Parts: sequence; C-alpha cells; structure tokens
Amino acid sequence: MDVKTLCLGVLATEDRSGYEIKKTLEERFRHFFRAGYGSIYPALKELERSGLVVCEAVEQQRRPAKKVYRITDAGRRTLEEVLVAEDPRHVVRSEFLVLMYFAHLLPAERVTQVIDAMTAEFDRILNADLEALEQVYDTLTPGQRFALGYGRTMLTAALGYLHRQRGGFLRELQPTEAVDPELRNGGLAAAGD
Amino acid sequence: MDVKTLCLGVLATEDRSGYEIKKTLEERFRHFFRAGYGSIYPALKELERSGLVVCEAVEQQRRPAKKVYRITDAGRRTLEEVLVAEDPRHVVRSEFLVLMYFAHLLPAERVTQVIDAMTAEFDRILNADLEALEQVYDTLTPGQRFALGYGRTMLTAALGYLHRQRGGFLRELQPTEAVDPELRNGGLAAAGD
DNA sequence: GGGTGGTATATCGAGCCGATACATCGGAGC
DNA sequence: GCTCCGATGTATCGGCTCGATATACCACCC
Repeated sequence: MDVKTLCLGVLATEDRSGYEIKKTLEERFRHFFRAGYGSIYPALKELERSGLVVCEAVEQQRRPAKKVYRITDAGRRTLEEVLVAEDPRHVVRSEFLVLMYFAHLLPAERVTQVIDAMTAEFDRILNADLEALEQVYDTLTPGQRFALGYGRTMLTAALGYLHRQRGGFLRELQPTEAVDPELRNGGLAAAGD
Repeated sequence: MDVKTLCLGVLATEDRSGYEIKKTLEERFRHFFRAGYGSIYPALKELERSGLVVCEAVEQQRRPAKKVYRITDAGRRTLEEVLVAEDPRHVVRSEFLVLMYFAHLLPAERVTQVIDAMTAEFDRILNADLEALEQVYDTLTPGQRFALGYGRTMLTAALGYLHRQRGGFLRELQPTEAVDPELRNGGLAAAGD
C-alpha cells in the first residue's frame, strides 16, 4: 500500500486537489499516516496516467487555479482490490526510543528534556488533533471511529507510561539533584563516573 | 537520525559486522526501528569513508569472512552530538489503520480477517520477541529498559483495544452471523442491506 | 546428489521525505 | 502606499530507505 492507494481512498469520498488531499491527511490521518507533496503530486500524476483518476482544472477567484481529481470506476475497483489483496503493515519508527536506548551515552538533562518534549507532543495530538475529530464523530464510519479510538488508546497509554517513568529516570540519572551543590564534589564516588 | 547513527550506536557497545548489526537490530530494536541490508551496508561504507568507524577483515573457519567495524573516538563524539542536537521523531505508519479507515469499502470478512491477523502479530511480538528480551533484563541499561517497557505497554494497550473492538465490528458488519442460516432470508430487514 | 537453511557482502530500482522554488492574493503593521 | 507574513496552490530535486535479488560457502539431512 503506497501513497497512490491513499489518494484513491480519499478521492473515493469526494473530489479533491492535491493540496486538499494533503489537508485531509493532516486532519484525519495525522496520527497514523503522513505524506508530503513530494509523494502526493507524483502519485496523482501516475494515477491519472493509468486511468484510475481524471483531472479537471478549476479556475478560482482571488486564488490560484487548482487541479481537481475525480476517481474513476476502474479506480474504485483497483482500490478495493489493493485493500483486499495486500496484507497491511503497521510500522513504528521511533528515533525517540532509539535515543532512550542510548540514553547512557548522554547527559541526564538531555534525556529528561526529550521525554518532556515527547510528552508535550503526544499531549497536543491527543487534546488538539483528536479532540477536533471527536467533534465530527457522528459523521464517521465505524472503521473511522476504530482508527480514531485506536489513536486515542495508544496516546493515552503512552502518556501514562511517560508519566510513570519520568520520575524514576530523574532519580536514577540525577541522584544528587536535590542535594546542595556544595556537596556534589565530595562524598559520592558514583557521581564522578 | 538515520541508519548511520543507529550503526554508530550499536558499535558504541561492541565491534560488529554489518550482518551482526542487522541481527542485533532484529533482536533489540524490532518493535521500534527497522533497517535492512540495503541501508546498513551503504551506511557503514559512508561511516568508514568519513572516519567515524574503522574496518578490519576477519577470516573465519568454515564460514565466509566478515568485515568487522569498530567505532573511533571521532565516531563517539559524532554520535553524542547527533543524539543531543537532533530532536527525535516518533512516527507511526499504519497501513492497518488506513485499511480500517476505508473499511466501509470492503467485505466484512476481510475486515475481521485483518483485525485477527494484526492481533496475532502483536501477540507474537509481545509474547515471543519482547519475552526473549526479558530474559536479559538484568544486563540492560535504564534507557534500554525504558524502550522495552514502552513496547510492552503499547502492545498490551493495542491488544486490549483490538479485543474490545472486534466483537462490536462483528455485530455491526455481520448482524446475522450467529443466526440459523435458514432464517437469513426472512425476518430481518437489516440483513439484506 | 540435492534441498534447505544459516552466514556473509553487496547492489538495484522504486518509492518516499524534506526542503525548496515559484506564483497569487488578503490582511496586518507602519 | 509599502512591505512582510501567511494561506492557497502546483511542482521538482537530492538523498535516503525499502524490499528484492544476486552471489558464495558450508553444514546438515535424506
């Protein structure tokens, strides 16, 4: 499954331009799939070449013209074939966890800073992006509610884990944190290593 | 953060060949980062070219020779610089959720089949891959335990969600599933739609 | 003898990502 | 009026990654 399939899926509901497809992805797929213009425009070109979509230039007032794409019958057939035939993957690529894996090579403050940044990002996605989707919950299909609920469940679990672990990391990495600075160069052999 | 950084990180602990790096990634990073030979070998070549690792050919008995890489001081410095400077991303790319998002375009049995396949895969990762890591828990750094625990938490939450949702999907998509086949053409108006 | 599978290096094409370029317009600020 | 910023809109380029494939050697088993 590639960006071509994704575009077909979005166009299955409503005609759209490349720019509007990107907007739709950002609103609705943000927490589980991303695609930039560098993927979308070539995908639409290829879909048009193979007859799965047709394109119509639409002039607009006070705005640049846009090229609106519409899915064809062949496109709908191909979309369903792909979704039925390919077994879908679920891939996590987390530089965040890589960094945590190598945390022992880094200053402690960097590690807590990264945990806090990740917490803030997850929190924003959960409480802004997904919350906006809840507003249109009534208009969603069961499958779309499933995808939304999955995102909510994962983000909630992740935030809980980050919250529980952060304290432990602070104690483990900065045992002298709460100690008077004057004491830091004495007493603790482990502090120098 | 790219595969070069990942290789540097693995080599920071122990000298390894490209093949061994891949094995290490499969054992320890499987649930949050993947890289194939098509990424690893060019990465090692580039790291050697820029002096961040050195390479030594090692002959072996009854096996093909291997090229073992060792990180240099410059490599260690670069690794830390990269991990400190870049803000790490956490990306989910789920064809599974895309398929669920478009579930209304598909036969019901395909949807439940995909949910079951995903459940089986998550279950395997949690109970085989991560369980194997628990065996060496004592040898892990705090950061490595963090990454392991994160994976366990996410997989457990995902499995719970899939379990809770699957029943609802079955009822929604196949309301006559448990009904005597003889009754399917009578009685239930909703069944024909 | 032949098939399978593990060890090992390497490359190729296709696809994707992020940055960038270019163009038009509305509105904010001075 | 002038300038800058941001939204709308299309498009491409270099670099990186992915998955498949090729090659080779050996152990093991039937």
